[in-house]
Amino acid sequence: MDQVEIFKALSNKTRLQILNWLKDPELHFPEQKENGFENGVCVGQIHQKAGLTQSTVSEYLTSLQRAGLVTSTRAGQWTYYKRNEETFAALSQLIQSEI
Amino acid sequence: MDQVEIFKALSNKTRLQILNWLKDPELHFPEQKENGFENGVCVGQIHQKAGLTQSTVSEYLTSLQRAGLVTSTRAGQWTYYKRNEETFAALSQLIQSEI
DNA sequence: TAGGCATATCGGGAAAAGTCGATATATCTT
DNA sequence: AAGATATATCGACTTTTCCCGATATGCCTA
Repeated sequence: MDQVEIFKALSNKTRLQILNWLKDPELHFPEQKENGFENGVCVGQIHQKAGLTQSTVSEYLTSLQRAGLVTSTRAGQWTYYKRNEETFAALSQLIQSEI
Repeated sequence: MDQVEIFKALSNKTRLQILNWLKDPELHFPEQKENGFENGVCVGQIHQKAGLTQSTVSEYLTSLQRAGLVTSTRAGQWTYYKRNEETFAALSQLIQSEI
Protein backbone atom coordinates (compact mmCIF):
# COMPACT_ATOMS: atom_id res chain seq x y z
CA MET A 1 0.00 0.00 0.00
CA ASP A 2 1.94 2.97 -1.33
CA GLN A 3 0.40 6.02 0.27
CA VAL A 4 1.77 8.53 -2.19
CA GLU A 5 0.55 6.48 -5.13
CA ILE A 6 -2.92 6.25 -3.63
CA PHE A 7 -3.14 9.96 -2.98
CA LYS A 8 -1.91 10.74 -6.47
CA ALA A 9 -4.57 8.51 -7.94
CA LEU A 10 -7.16 10.37 -5.88
CA SER A 11 -5.84 13.79 -6.95
CA ASN A 12 -8.03 14.12 -9.99
CA LYS A 13 -11.64 15.09 -10.32
CA THR A 14 -12.51 12.59 -13.02
CA ARG A 15 -10.90 9.69 -11.21
CA LEU A 16 -12.78 10.59 -8.04
CA GLN A 17 -15.94 10.69 -10.07
CA ILE A 18 -15.31 7.28 -11.57
CA LEU A 19 -14.80 5.83 -8.10
CA ASN A 20 -18.03 7.41 -7.03
CA TRP A 21 -19.93 6.02 -10.02
CA LEU A 22 -18.60 2.57 -9.22
CA LYS A 23 -20.18 2.73 -5.79
CA ASP A 24 -23.55 2.26 -7.41
CA PRO A 25 -23.27 0.78 -10.91
CA GLU A 26 -27.01 0.05 -11.19
CA LEU A 27 -27.68 3.74 -10.81
CA HIS A 28 -24.91 5.13 -12.96
CA PHE A 29 -24.57 2.49 -15.67
CA PRO A 30 -28.07 1.23 -16.40
CA GLU A 31 -27.06 0.32 -19.97
CA GLN A 32 -25.01 -2.53 -18.61
CA LYS A 33 -27.74 -3.90 -16.40
CA GLU A 34 -28.48 -7.02 -18.45
CA ASN A 35 -24.92 -8.25 -17.98
CA GLY A 36 -24.88 -7.80 -14.23
CA PHE A 37 -22.32 -5.99 -12.17
CA GLU A 38 -20.60 -8.78 -10.26
CA ASN A 39 -17.30 -7.91 -11.88
CA GLY A 40 -17.91 -4.20 -12.06
CA VAL A 41 -18.32 -1.98 -15.08
CA CYS A 42 -16.54 -2.21 -18.40
CA VAL A 43 -14.22 0.45 -19.74
CA GLY A 44 -16.48 1.54 -22.57
CA GLN A 45 -19.32 2.48 -20.24
CA ILE A 46 -17.04 4.52 -18.06
CA HIS A 47 -15.46 6.11 -21.11
CA GLN A 48 -18.84 7.26 -22.44
CA LYS A 49 -19.94 8.68 -19.15
CA ALA A 50 -16.67 10.43 -18.39
CA GLY A 51 -16.57 12.31 -21.68
CA LEU A 52 -12.83 11.85 -22.09
CA THR A 53 -11.12 9.76 -24.73
CA GLN A 54 -10.95 6.01 -24.43
CA SER A 55 -7.20 6.08 -23.98
CA THR A 56 -7.36 8.57 -21.14
CA VAL A 57 -10.01 6.60 -19.32
CA SER A 58 -8.10 3.38 -19.79
CA GLU A 59 -5.01 5.02 -18.31
CA TYR A 60 -7.01 6.40 -15.41
CA LEU A 61 -8.36 2.96 -14.62
CA THR A 62 -4.90 1.48 -14.77
CA SER A 63 -3.63 4.07 -12.34
CA LEU A 64 -6.51 3.40 -9.96
CA GLN A 65 -5.68 -0.26 -10.17
CA ARG A 66 -1.98 0.27 -9.51
CA ALA A 67 -3.01 2.18 -6.40
CA GLY A 68 -5.15 -0.77 -5.35
CA LEU A 69 -8.36 1.23 -5.41
CA VAL A 70 -10.02 -0.97 -8.03
CA THR A 71 -9.59 -4.47 -9.38
CA SER A 72 -10.09 -5.63 -12.93
CA THR A 73 -11.46 -8.75 -14.52
CA ARG A 74 -11.09 -9.66 -18.15
CA ALA A 75 -14.08 -11.40 -19.74
CA GLY A 76 -13.90 -11.88 -23.44
CA GLN A 77 -13.15 -8.58 -25.06
CA TRP A 78 -14.25 -6.64 -22.04
CA THR A 79 -12.37 -5.57 -18.98
CA TYR A 80 -14.49 -4.90 -15.94
CA TYR A 81 -13.39 -2.68 -13.13
CA LYS A 82 -14.82 -2.54 -9.66
CA ARG A 83 -13.95 -0.86 -6.41
CA ASN A 84 -11.66 -2.57 -3.96
CA GLU A 85 -13.34 -1.62 -0.71
CA GLU A 86 -10.57 -3.09 1.41
CA THR A 87 -8.22 -0.39 0.26
CA PHE A 88 -10.70 2.33 1.06
CA ALA A 89 -11.24 0.95 4.54
CA ALA A 90 -7.51 0.65 5.10
CA LEU A 91 -6.96 4.17 3.86
CA SER A 92 -9.60 5.58 6.14
CA GLN A 93 -7.94 3.81 9.05
CA LEU A 94 -4.54 4.99 8.00
CA ILE A 95 -5.65 8.59 8.03
CA GLN A 96 -7.15 8.18 11.46
CA SER A 97 -4.14 6.57 13.02
CA GLU A 98 -0.94 7.01 11.08
CA ILE A 99 -0.85 10.01 8.84
CA MET B 1 -12.99 21.19 1.82
CA ASP B 2 -11.62 20.66 -1.65
CA GLN B 3 -10.97 16.95 -1.98
CA VAL B 4 -8.64 17.20 -4.94
CA GLU B 5 -6.56 19.86 -3.21
CA ILE B 6 -6.29 17.74 -0.09
CA PHE B 7 -5.20 14.65 -1.99
CA LYS B 8 -2.66 16.66 -3.98
CA ALA B 9 -1.21 18.03 -0.77
CA LEU B 10 -0.89 14.46 0.52
CA SER B 11 0.72 13.24 -2.71
CA ASN B 12 4.27 13.92 -1.64
CA LYS B 13 6.57 11.97 0.60
CA THR B 14 8.11 14.96 2.33
CA ARG B 15 4.77 16.57 3.06
CA LEU B 16 3.48 13.32 4.52
CA GLN B 17 6.59 13.16 6.64
CA ILE B 18 6.09 16.70 7.90
CA LEU B 19 2.53 15.87 8.90
CA ASN B 20 3.80 12.84 10.70
CA TRP B 21 6.47 14.81 12.56
CA LEU B 22 3.84 17.29 13.65
CA LYS B 23 1.90 14.52 15.36
CA ASP B 24 4.56 14.44 18.06
CA PRO B 25 6.59 17.66 18.13
CA GLU B 26 8.24 16.86 21.48
CA LEU B 27 9.73 13.77 19.93
CA HIS B 28 10.72 15.19 16.56
CA PHE B 29 11.65 18.76 17.42
CA PRO B 30 13.33 18.65 20.83
CA GLU B 31 15.31 21.82 20.00
CA GLN B 32 12.14 23.81 20.25
CA LYS B 33 11.08 22.37 23.58
CA GLU B 34 11.77 25.48 25.67
CA ASN B 35 9.29 27.50 23.63
CA GLY B 36 6.48 25.00 23.92
CA PHE B 37 4.42 23.53 21.16
CA GLU B 38 0.99 25.04 21.74
CA ASN B 39 1.11 26.71 18.36
CA GLY B 40 3.01 23.97 16.64
CA VAL B 41 6.49 24.04 15.18
CA CYS B 42 8.22 26.88 13.38
CA VAL B 43 9.29 26.74 9.76
CA GLY B 44 13.01 26.73 10.48
CA GLN B 45 12.85 23.56 12.53
CA ILE B 46 10.89 21.78 9.87
CA HIS B 47 13.24 23.09 7.21
CA GLN B 48 16.30 21.73 9.00
CA LYS B 49 14.79 18.35 9.52
CA ALA B 50 13.39 18.00 6.03
CA GLY B 51 16.69 18.66 4.30
CA LEU B 52 15.11 20.73 1.54
CA THR B 53 15.59 24.45 1.03
CA GLN B 54 13.76 26.95 3.17
CA SER B 55 11.72 28.17 0.22
CA THR B 56 10.55 24.69 -0.69
CA VAL B 57 9.52 23.90 2.86
CA SER B 58 7.73 27.21 3.17
CA GLU B 59 5.81 26.45 0.00
CA TYR B 60 4.97 22.96 1.20
CA LEU B 61 3.58 24.34 4.43
CA THR B 62 1.52 26.86 2.53
CA SER B 63 0.06 24.12 0.38
CA LEU B 64 -0.78 22.02 3.44
CA GLN B 65 -2.47 25.05 4.89
CA ARG B 66 -4.45 25.76 1.74
CA ALA B 67 -5.70 22.19 1.94
CA GLY B 68 -6.75 22.77 5.54
CA LEU B 69 -4.42 20.11 6.90
CA VAL B 70 -2.46 22.53 9.09
CA THR B 71 -3.02 25.94 10.60
CA SER B 72 -0.44 28.65 11.13
CA THR B 73 0.19 31.23 13.81
CA ARG B 74 2.53 34.14 13.50
CA ALA B 75 4.44 35.06 16.66
CA GLY B 76 7.14 37.63 16.23
CA GLN B 77 9.43 36.59 13.46
CA TRP B 78 8.28 33.01 13.62
CA THR B 79 5.43 31.23 11.97
CA TYR B 80 4.25 28.13 13.73
CA TYR B 81 2.41 25.37 11.98
CA LYS B 82 0.37 22.66 13.58
CA ARG B 83 -1.93 19.90 12.41
CA ASN B 84 -5.59 20.58 11.97
CA GLU B 85 -7.02 17.33 13.26
CA GLU B 86 -10.55 18.24 12.25
CA THR B 87 -9.62 17.97 8.62
CA PHE B 88 -8.03 14.59 9.11
CA ALA B 89 -11.11 13.30 10.90
CA ALA B 90 -13.37 14.70 8.21
CA LEU B 91 -11.21 13.16 5.49
CA SER B 92 -11.27 9.77 7.12
CA GLN B 93 -15.04 9.98 7.30
CA LEU B 94 -15.27 11.14 3.73
CA ILE B 95 -13.33 8.14 2.51
CA GLN B 96 -15.55 5.81 4.48
CA SER B 97 -18.80 7.24 3.29
CA GLU B 98 -18.54 9.37 0.19
CA ILE B 99 -15.60 8.61 -1.99
C1' DT C 1 -8.50 -16.23 -41.55
C1' DA C 2 -10.54 -11.59 -42.03
C1' DG C 3 -13.04 -8.09 -40.07
C1' DG C 4 -14.91 -5.94 -36.30
C1' DC C 5 -15.08 -4.49 -31.52
C1' DA C 6 -13.00 -3.48 -26.83
C1' DT C 7 -9.08 -2.28 -24.54
C1' DA C 8 -4.19 -1.07 -23.96
C1' DT C 9 -0.12 1.24 -25.20
C1' DC C 10 2.72 4.80 -27.46
C1' DG C 11 4.26 9.47 -28.67
C1' DG C 12 3.54 14.10 -27.94
C1' DG C 13 2.14 18.93 -26.52
C1' DA C 14 0.36 21.79 -22.82
C1' DA C 15 -0.16 22.60 -18.05
C1' DA C 16 1.06 21.83 -13.28
C1' DA C 17 4.18 20.43 -9.56
C1' DG C 18 8.87 19.97 -7.58
C1' DT C 19 12.73 22.30 -6.29
C1' DC C 20 16.25 25.62 -6.25
C1' DG C 21 18.79 30.27 -5.52
C1' DA C 22 17.98 35.03 -5.05
C1' DT C 23 15.40 38.56 -3.23
C1' DA C 24 11.67 40.80 -0.63
C1' DT C 25 9.21 41.51 3.67
C1' DA C 26 8.49 41.47 8.54
C1' DT C 27 10.20 41.58 13.04
C1' DC C 28 13.54 41.93 16.65
C1' DT C 29 17.68 43.90 18.81
C1' DT C 30 20.91 47.32 19.58
C1' DA D 1 18.15 53.66 11.90
C1' DA D 2 20.98 49.43 10.91
C1' DG D 3 21.88 44.89 11.07
C1' DA D 4 20.41 40.26 12.03
C1' DT D 5 17.11 36.63 11.75
C1' DA D 6 12.77 34.17 10.12
C1' DT D 7 9.66 33.58 6.61
C1' DA D 8 7.51 34.42 2.12
C1' DT D 9 7.66 35.26 -2.66
C1' DC D 10 9.74 35.35 -7.36
C1' DG D 11 11.91 33.56 -11.54
C1' DA D 12 13.77 29.69 -13.60
C1' DC D 13 14.48 24.97 -14.75
C1' DT D 14 13.26 20.04 -14.57
C1' DT D 15 10.05 16.45 -13.93
C1' DT D 16 5.45 14.84 -13.75
C1' DT D 17 0.61 14.91 -14.90
C1' DC D 18 -3.17 15.66 -18.09
C1' DC D 19 -5.15 14.46 -22.10
C1' DC D 20 -5.20 13.67 -26.89
C1' DG D 21 -4.85 11.00 -31.55
C1' DA D 22 -2.89 7.07 -33.62
C1' DT D 23 -1.71 2.50 -33.42
C1' DA D 24 -1.23 -2.13 -31.44
C1' DT D 25 -3.18 -6.19 -29.18
C1' DG D 26 -6.57 -9.46 -28.02
C1' DC D 27 -10.83 -11.71 -28.61
C1' DC D 28 -14.96 -12.89 -31.07
C1' DT D 29 -17.71 -14.17 -35.11
C1' DA D 30 -18.67 -15.02 -39.90
